[in-house]
Amino acid sequence: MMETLAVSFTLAEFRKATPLDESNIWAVLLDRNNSRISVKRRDTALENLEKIFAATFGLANTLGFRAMTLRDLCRETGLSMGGLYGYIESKDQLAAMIEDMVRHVSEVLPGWFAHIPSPQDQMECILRAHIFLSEILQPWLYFVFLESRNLAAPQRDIAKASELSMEAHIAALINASGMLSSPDSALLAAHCMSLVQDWHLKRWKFRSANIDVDAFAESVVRLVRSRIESARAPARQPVAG
Amino acid sequence: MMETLAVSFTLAEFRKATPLDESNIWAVLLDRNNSRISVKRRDTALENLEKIFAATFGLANTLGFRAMTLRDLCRETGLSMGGLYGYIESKDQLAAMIEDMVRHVSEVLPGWFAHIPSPQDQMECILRAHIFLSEILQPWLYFVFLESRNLAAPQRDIAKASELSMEAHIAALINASGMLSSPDSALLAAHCMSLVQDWHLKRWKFRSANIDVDAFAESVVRLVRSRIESARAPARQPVAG
DNA sequence: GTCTATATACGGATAGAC
DNA sequence: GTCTATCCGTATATAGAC
Repeated sequence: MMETLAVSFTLAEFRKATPLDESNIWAVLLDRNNSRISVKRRDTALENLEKIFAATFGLANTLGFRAMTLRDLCRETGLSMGGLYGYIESKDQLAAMIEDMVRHVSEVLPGWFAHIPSPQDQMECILRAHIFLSEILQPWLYFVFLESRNLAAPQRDIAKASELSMEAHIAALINASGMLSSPDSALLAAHCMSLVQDWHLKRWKFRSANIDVDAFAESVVRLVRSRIESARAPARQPVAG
Repeated sequence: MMETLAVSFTLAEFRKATPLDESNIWAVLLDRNNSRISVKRRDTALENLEKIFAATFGLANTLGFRAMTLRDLCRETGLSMGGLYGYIESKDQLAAMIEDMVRHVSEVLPGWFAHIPSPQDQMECILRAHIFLSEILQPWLYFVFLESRNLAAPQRDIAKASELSMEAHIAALINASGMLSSPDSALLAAHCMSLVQDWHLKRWKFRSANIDVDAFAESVVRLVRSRIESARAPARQPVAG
């Protein structure tokens, strides 16, 4: 589906091509967890899932997930304790459902751009797509980034493996571009992860500075590109102090 | 004290010049909080403070601060509940002591390099120093980054203001270098914050990849420098897909 | 499908002994 | 300066009514 996008695309263009957005994510969530959810009426289930997860993101953001209580969640959603347990198996499994969704997203993303021949173009598309996805699904990625370390060991490891996998993919694309090689490309790939994650981590900052996601993505891509192209020409020496 | 450093310095060189390190930080901590600490024998106090804060970092790292209980802390330190309360006033104040220390550090850091005439050199020194400080005081910065959002509103605001202050300082230095101006320099300054914070946030990753802090700092500085210098020459156009 | 009521356990903080 | 014992509130999870 991403075949229709130009190499340099905006959030609005990405939205038309992405199979995952704010509205259909609840259906995806329900389908990935239907064995655990006892509520059978689909429309009711979708509505309450949205309430539960939106409230979870809000509460986890201000209190942290472990400090958030299921009573807080009942108050915010309007459900009772008993009603809530029709949708989740336990508090831990609520977090696991979020982790599972984010892992699913990061597994499918790189494949969307596998058809692009130039490694550097492909890398830039992945960076942009990651930033735009983290705009669309911000609460999900933010939650996993900040809360996964507090969950059980298997879930921590999954989050780490997910990051390493995308980073290795980017490093391979940088290597394939022929501009940088082994230690430099690995470090630059790590910097790329940090730069794209900054959008969902520090959204408060960019909002209050009136920086939109298109400008942010363009700035990240230009920064990374200038590092790759500096390998072409000798760098200016800094003035000695 | 930083006057003896060359513009491009290593961790080992920075260690000789910095007034704050792993061993004297306990005395600084005690002095900044002596009104609240009832234990009067200084050597006993220093020893137990180190135990308490080291255990807090370890527990907060795996459980999160709010999920960590004071009973966990007693188990790890060997102190009893009563004994612990000779050093802290409450669980919340334990977190506040950590926040206070980190804020203090970020307030003094920029002044260490105010004597450097070239804005670009000064900025590179600040980036390096921030990375090296986050190597030396990693648990402190990591704690504040990940836990401050879950604490009371005043402490959240202090952490945000601290970040914005350093970011504005970097943006001003980039502007003063004359290479980039307003929207681009603000974005690049934000990227700088993200890049330097990556060292304490993802230490597990760099350790397992055998990347040391000197190589990391050098890579960050080169990345930022190449972006600034790309403003000098026209950039290569990417291949259209 | 959702509610109220409750079982059971553990949290932070303090009092008072030594 | 540190300990043990305890107060009081609140947490997750479930049972059973409607």
